[in-house]
Amino acid sequence: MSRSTNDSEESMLSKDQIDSPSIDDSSCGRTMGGGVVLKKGPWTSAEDAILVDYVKKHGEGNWNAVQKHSGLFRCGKSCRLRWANHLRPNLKKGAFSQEEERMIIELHAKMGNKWARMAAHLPGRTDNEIKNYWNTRIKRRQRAGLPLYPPEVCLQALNESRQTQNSVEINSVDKRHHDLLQGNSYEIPDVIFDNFKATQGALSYPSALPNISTSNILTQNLVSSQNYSFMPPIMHHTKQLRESEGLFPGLNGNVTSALPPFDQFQGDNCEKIHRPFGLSFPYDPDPNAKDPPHFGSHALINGNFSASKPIPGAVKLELPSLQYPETDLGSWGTSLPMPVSLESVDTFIQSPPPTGSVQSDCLLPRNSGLLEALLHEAQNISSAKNQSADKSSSSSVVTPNEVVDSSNLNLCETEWDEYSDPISPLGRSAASVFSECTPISGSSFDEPPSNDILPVSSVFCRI
DNA sequence: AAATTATACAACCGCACGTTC
DNA sequence: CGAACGTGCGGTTGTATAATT
Repeated sequence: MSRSTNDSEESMLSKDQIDSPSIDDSSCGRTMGGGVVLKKGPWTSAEDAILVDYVKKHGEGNWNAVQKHSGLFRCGKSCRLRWANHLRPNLKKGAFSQEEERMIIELHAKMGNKWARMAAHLPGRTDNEIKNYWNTRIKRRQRAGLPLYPPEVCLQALNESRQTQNSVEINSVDKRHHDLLQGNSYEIPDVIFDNFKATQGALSYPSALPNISTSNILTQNLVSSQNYSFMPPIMHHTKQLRESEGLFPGLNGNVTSALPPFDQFQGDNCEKIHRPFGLSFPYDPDPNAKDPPHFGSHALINGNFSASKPIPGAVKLELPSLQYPETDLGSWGTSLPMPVSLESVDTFIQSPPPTGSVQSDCLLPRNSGLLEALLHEAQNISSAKNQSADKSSSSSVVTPNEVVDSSNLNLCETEWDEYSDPISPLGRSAASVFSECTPISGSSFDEPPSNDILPVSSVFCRI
C-alpha cells in the first residue's frame, strides 16, 4: 500500500508538485531567494538519503537550513515532517498492535485530538500515524453506527468527572488547576485515570449515568455543541472563544459579554458558570425538578444550532445505539430510556437556543472529549425523556423495560445521521455515545461478532 | 474484467506559539 | 514593543491500493 519512494519518482515531479512562484506560503512551498523552486509531493529515496545525511551531520532542528546546506529542494516544514514521520530512527512501522490500539483509545478518551501528546505515549509512533488511524477508525465506526469508545472508557470518563467535581467542590479555588490549564491544559494527571483502571471493574453501569442530572448534562453538552461535539478536552481559551463566536455569530454580543472572565474558567470549577443558569453540577438529585431548556438534541449534536431539515428517506438500517443486548451490561442500556420520539426531536429543532447555552461554554478543568461525548449523549436522552414526558400521551416515552419501537428507532437514527457532524468523533457518534457505554450486540459492520460482546475485563475490543 | 467505492497513508496547509532581533 | 523567523500541531487533501459490485 505504501507508495514506494525511489528515484524513478523524480519523474513524478509534475508541474503542480512544484510550487508556482505565485504561490507563496509564509513558511513553505515558496521559491527561495535564489529563485529555487521547492518541490512538493512524495519524497524520493534520494531526497530521504540527503535528509538523513543532513540530520546525521547537523542534527535535528533548523529545518529551514536544510535546503541551504544540503541542496534539498524542500522547505523546512516538509523536511521536518519527513524526518519525524518516516526517517527518524526507532520508528515503528506497520499496523498498530492491540496494545497500541488500546492505548490510542484510552489516550484519546483522555486527551481528545492531541495527537502529538498521544504519540509521546506510543514510542515509535507518530502523531500523523495516530491521527490517521483514529480518523479512519472514526469513519469506519461512524459509518457502522458503532461506538467509538468501549464502555469502560466511558465509565472512566464519568468517574473522572465525578472525581473532578468532588475535588472542585472541596477546593473551589485550586491554584493548581489554574496552572494546569494554563500550562498544560490537556494533561490529565495519570493518577486520576489510573484510579479508574483500578475501580472500573467494580463499577456498575446503571449507577454511572443515571445519576447525572439533565441540567448538568445539558450544560456540559453545550460545551461540546460548540466545539463540534468533540473538540479536544481543553482548548485554548481564546481559540475556543473565537470559535464560539464563529459558530454563533448572532449571539456574539451575548456570548462575549456574558462569558465569565477566563480566570473563572481556568480557575477551577465550572460550577461558577453553571450557577447563573440555575443548573447544578454534576449530580442533580432530582433531574426532573428543573425543567431543562428545550433546545434541540440534534441541533446540539451537530455542534451548532442548525435547523436544517432532515432528508426524507435517509433512514439508517442499523441501530446499535438503541439496542439492548442481553449481556451483563444490558442493564446499563435498559436503565436509560434511549428512544427519542421524533416529536420530541422536532420540538427541539424549533426551540431556539437559549443564550445561556452559549454562556455555558465553560471548560471543564479536566474535561475530555469522551466525557463531553458521553454527557452530550446523556443530555440528549434526558432531554428527550423530559420532552416526551411533557407531551405525555402522544410521545413514545419508553420505559427502560419497554420494547423499543422500531419505527421510532429508525426515525431517531435518521435524525442522528442528519444532524450529526460527520467528522467529529462525537458528531456522528452522538447517537452512539450512549452505545459506547452500551454493549453492542454482535451485529456490527466492521467488527466480528466475537468481539462485540466482551466481558468487562476485556476492556478494549479490537475495533 | 472493468468500474466503482472504500481504505490507508503521506503530505500539505494554516495557524499558534515561542524565540530572536 | 513588535516584526520576523522557526517550529510544532491539528485539520485536510490527494492518491495508491484493496475491496466490492
